[in-house]
Amino acid sequence: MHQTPRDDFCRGVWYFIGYMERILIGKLGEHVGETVSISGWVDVRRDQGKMVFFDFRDRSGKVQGVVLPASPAIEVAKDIRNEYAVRVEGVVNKRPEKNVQADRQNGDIELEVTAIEVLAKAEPLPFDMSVSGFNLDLTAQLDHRALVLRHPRLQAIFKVQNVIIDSFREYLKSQDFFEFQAPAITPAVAEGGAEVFEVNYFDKKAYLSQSPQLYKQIVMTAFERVFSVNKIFRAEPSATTRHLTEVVSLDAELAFIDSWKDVRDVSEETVRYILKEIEKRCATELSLLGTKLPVMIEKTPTLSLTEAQEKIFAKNGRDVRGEKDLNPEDERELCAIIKEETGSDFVYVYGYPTRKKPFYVYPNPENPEFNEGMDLLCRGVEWLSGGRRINNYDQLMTHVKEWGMDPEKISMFLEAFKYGVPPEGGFAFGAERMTMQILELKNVREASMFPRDMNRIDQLLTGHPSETPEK
RNA sequence: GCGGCUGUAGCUCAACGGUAGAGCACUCGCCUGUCACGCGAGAGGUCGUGGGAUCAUCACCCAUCAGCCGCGCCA
Repeated sequence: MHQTPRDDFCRGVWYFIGYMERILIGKLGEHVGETVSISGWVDVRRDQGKMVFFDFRDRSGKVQGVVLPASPAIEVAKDIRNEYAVRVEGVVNKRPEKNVQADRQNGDIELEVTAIEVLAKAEPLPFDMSVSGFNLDLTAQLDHRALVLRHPRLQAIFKVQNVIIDSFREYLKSQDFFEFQAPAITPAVAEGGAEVFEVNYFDKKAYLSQSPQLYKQIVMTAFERVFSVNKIFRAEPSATTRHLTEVVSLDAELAFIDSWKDVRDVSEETVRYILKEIEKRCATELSLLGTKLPVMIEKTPTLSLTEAQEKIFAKNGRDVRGEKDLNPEDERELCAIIKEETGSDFVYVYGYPTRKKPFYVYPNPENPEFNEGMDLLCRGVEWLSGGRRINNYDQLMTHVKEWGMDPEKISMFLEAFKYGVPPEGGFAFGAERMTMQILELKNVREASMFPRDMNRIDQLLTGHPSETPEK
């Protein structure tokens, strides 16, 4: 263990029972019969009168500690409350057969406590933090985010999110993609559509980036295969369970493709890898949250928008043929049909009306009314979108004009395409929405550690009584 | 932005036109095998805010603020 001044200090105050190296609670099973030292929090105290039980918690898990009447620590134990930070010494014992809790971590052992040092006291908790008693309004959760993050349920959500982001990176790096950082402050609106936040930029106006799209394409023209993990910002006046104003966007773009299907394949394998890693690394978290991962079969079904609409019509006669997009009901129905037909929870839909999508999306040469943009749907919701982009400079300029854009404002982007850009495409998805949908959470804000939405920047705008200035 | 619902103890909720209760948390007492420990006692609320109707309301009406959900828009 790395020796720090703090460790020396502890050794000084700890001499009366002897300083020992900290063992993580998750590893205690390997130390049965030994005297060990752990550090962590008091998850819960159960005072039996003469003897006191604790659940201690650290980043690796929980263990029961028992303080027997004869223990030198019994007096301290009586005064300790939930969430005290403590250092505890004791002997790791096998539990008697009748006391084994087979279904929980360390259920076969317990720590017979011989000493407790209080590292920090804690105020009484403002709500029930116990695993099963935890039932807090999302609003209250967000008001108490600093504390709630200690709860296993919350930690499970963000561990899964970590794995999503990590494995997005890992997979693309394994495919020789180059990671870059896109700027958050941008000079103009990239795509139109979504509302943007304006910032005062010295004596000029600038905007918070709502997508790294154009930068991603610029960097691709130099590095061929690129990705970024970036914050993006949307000023949508939407107060729903799916909207945040600040989002982690996972973006990728690749050159030298033959068709949009190459983009589909890379995105499919990326999602497949992410799911596989979650399954491998988050078994505990998934079971705690009570969710099952969606099924991705060998080859994810892929339909054109028209085919999807035909399928919906054929299934129940609801005619959405000719609509410009699938509405949420269509998406749910299509996913249900595909699940029934193939067992796949995923389905790609491609070929949207060209005019409905941004200027850079590649129109199908055989039918320019429709483009080579695609969405990946899962469990009735859009997870990812992308497709082939226009790489020909003249075609791009035509679209810029048709879409009513000012070429001056994206001149840096256009310059890249003036000098030999091969066929290319890319895709993007939001880390919070993917987390929400994988874990079947009811509200995106559960999937964002410090969510920003229309009404909230932490506690500042909540109108919480204690935060509201007196008039 | 539109529509619906909600606002009562620290948290989750209940009740009632005659000024409020429970569970958990908190304090005290009891308990040597608990594991959301248990048992007993106690403390804790000008019922979001402002008006109005009423002999009287937390309850009814109006306004306002805040929140949640759905739709729209979006990803």
